[in-house]
Amino acid sequence: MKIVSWNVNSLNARLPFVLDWVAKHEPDVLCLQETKLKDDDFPYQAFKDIGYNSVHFGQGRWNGVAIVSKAKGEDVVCGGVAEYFEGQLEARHLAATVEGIRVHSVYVPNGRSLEDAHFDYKLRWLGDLRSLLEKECKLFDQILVAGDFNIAPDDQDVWDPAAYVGCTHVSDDERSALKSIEDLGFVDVARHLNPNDVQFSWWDYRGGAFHKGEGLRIDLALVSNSLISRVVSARIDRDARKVSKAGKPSDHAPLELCLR
DNA sequence: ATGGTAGGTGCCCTA
Repeated sequence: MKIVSWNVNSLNARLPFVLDWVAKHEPDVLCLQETKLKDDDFPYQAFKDIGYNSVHFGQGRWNGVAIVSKAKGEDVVCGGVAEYFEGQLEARHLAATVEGIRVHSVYVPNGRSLEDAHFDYKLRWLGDLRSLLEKECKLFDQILVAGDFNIAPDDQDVWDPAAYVGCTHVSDDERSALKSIEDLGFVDVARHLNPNDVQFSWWDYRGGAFHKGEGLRIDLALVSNSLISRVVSARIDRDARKVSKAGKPSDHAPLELCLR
């Protein structure tokens, strides 16, 4: 079984690219972030045509999360996490049960800067995610939380830690909030399976960052302790960050998990 | 040399 998480940075702009990738890699489950679509605009039929069911939670313009899967997603829950910033809806969380696995697709707020109100929102959002997962742990055994966390868990997940001093994505507060979620009984599976690897998942579009290796590992898959024994591999598909004949890439690459 | 790119929406915002 293959489960993938991918921030596509607009599914509208990326659809041919994503469909091409899905046809080649045939994931069983695909968690998407930053679809930037309203629910009515989600390309349900395009995925149906290649054998996939979709559930989506979006508002249009920004954010938007989906779970696309060969088997139908059930017990769908949208939100359940702090979904409002100053009264404005932000669609950043969606859960569904697929083949007995409770799957959460998450798009954690960026935070902008440590002084910005969006940074407080980011921490509040992570606290609410923790509360939600604490409840989910009582209801489900095999849980996967995959998405763009906008947090580099450790300095080895940053191309140049010195360049990020005082920045979001690496602060103690964010890393502690992530650790607090892991303490519920979750494992950062890519780091767990590849303890010494440097596998970034995001590179800024600007300044040729991808080609210079200037990336971060901020796309994560957390799995519950009962699911970790099923995961045999975790890798980032760097090739999907390159321009291809299917089109231009997202600034994030997909994280691929293989389960037995 | 203190920049740049990409994608939304609509002549700026977000990442």
